[in-house]
Amino acid sequence: MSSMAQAQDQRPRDVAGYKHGRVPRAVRYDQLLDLAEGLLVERGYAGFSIDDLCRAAGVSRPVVYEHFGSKDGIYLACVGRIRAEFEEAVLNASAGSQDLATTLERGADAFFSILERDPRRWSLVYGGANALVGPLAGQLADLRDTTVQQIAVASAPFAPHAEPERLAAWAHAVSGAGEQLGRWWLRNPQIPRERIVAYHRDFLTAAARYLIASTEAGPVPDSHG
Amino acid sequence: MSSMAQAQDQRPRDVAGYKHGRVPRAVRYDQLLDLAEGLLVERGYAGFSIDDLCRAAGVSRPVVYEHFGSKDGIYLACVGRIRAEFEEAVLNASAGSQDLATTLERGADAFFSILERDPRRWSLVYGGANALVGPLAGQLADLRDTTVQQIAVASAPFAPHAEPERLAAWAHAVSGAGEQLGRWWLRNPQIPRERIVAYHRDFLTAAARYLIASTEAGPVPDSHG
DNA sequence: CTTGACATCTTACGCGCCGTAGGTTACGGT
DNA sequence: ACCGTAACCTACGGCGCGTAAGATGTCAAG
Repeated sequence: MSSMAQAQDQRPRDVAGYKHGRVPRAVRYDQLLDLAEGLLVERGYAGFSIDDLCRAAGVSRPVVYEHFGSKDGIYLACVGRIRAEFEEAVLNASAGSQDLATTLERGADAFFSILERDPRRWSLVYGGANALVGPLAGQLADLRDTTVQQIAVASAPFAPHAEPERLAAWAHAVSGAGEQLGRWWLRNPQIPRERIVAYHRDFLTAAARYLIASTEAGPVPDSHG
Repeated sequence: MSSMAQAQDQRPRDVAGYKHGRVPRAVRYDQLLDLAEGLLVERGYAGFSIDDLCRAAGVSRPVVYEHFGSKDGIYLACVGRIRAEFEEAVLNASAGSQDLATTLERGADAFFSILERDPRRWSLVYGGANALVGPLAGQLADLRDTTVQQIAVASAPFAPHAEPERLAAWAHAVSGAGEQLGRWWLRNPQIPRERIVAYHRDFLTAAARYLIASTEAGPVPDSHG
């Protein structure tokens, strides 16, 4: 939870229930994470400064570094938490479905509902590959791969004969299509959610039919005979 | 062209054919763009500094600002040029195809060939949504939309009855799937290109069948009856 | 050749922000 | 009352962005 970090109060303030600025480690961590998320969502990675976070929390710089190590550390923590909550919601929605199409449709519906409810928050995860190089890039990619892996796991029971690699490719394509559709929707919010979901569902339904059919029919069809 | 900017020479150097540091505007622009691309590809947006660029070009800071206005300006110029070259290659490869499946397959083959030939260069475009907010985010999204638009235009003749919005959704999904597949491949280069292309082709072929069928059959199928 | 306008480039600065070294203050057990 | 430790702070070095103000080469006209 804790999705509604506002972070607009610039004056230092005490955390609920603690007299002076002094607060237990875990509590401070949560407070900082909430505030950081709010600032990041509002201003983006580049516009986010640790000094702002400190001012919002009423705390000095070393405190933040003691908890997160670096600016990238804060960013990763925020993205990781958001992604985890998102994955949980989507998986819960699609769990227990009887076929692949239903699994995908329920997952997609949950996905776009989240997007609609809290667009900017999710766009923080979306923006994703912030650093093209360096440690951050790899860690963000790891987070993304975790999500994709969940899609593969959820789909696997319905395509029991698919080789792992093909299944992975499938999951990546599904996730990529969904993300891009989501990005497009964020820039064109006048489109009602039902239509977006329908486009997505139709697209995936066709693709799903392919996944199952091709793996029943035989091994990898390859491109040069 | 001009994809091989090395930018490893740290000492100031004269541009070919000009005695002193003094060089015509257009020439300087090209030199800076080439060097900047090399540095960006090598170090990523965050690790790229204008001072480094100046050192590499043997020029002082205001020169760069006179040409590009800001660090984001340089970044946008590089990404824009790469994307334009990429689009041209893909469109050329797929032009003149007789059906949608062939169009997509040829385009995809060109896409992944480029990816294979110059992974890091393309990953600069890929990384894309660097800023989640602010002007840069919008301009990068515009560049991306241009690419997607080209997919839509190339696909349109083969689905003449598709409403524009459905076609747009289709194009975004196609592009998203391709990008994500590409990202996955970059992290798993041991997979041979033929297999990636085959996965992608199969995925899109199924989806293409859907696009055509659904638009021949009638209007938007929607999700709640 | 001189003069003046223009294009190209430079030195030098202010500012914001990251990350850290070293010191200070509350808390909790004995 | 006393000491260890957990939580916190002041103060700094350094880098990198963007700009103001000035210097220097180029070229055309008188």
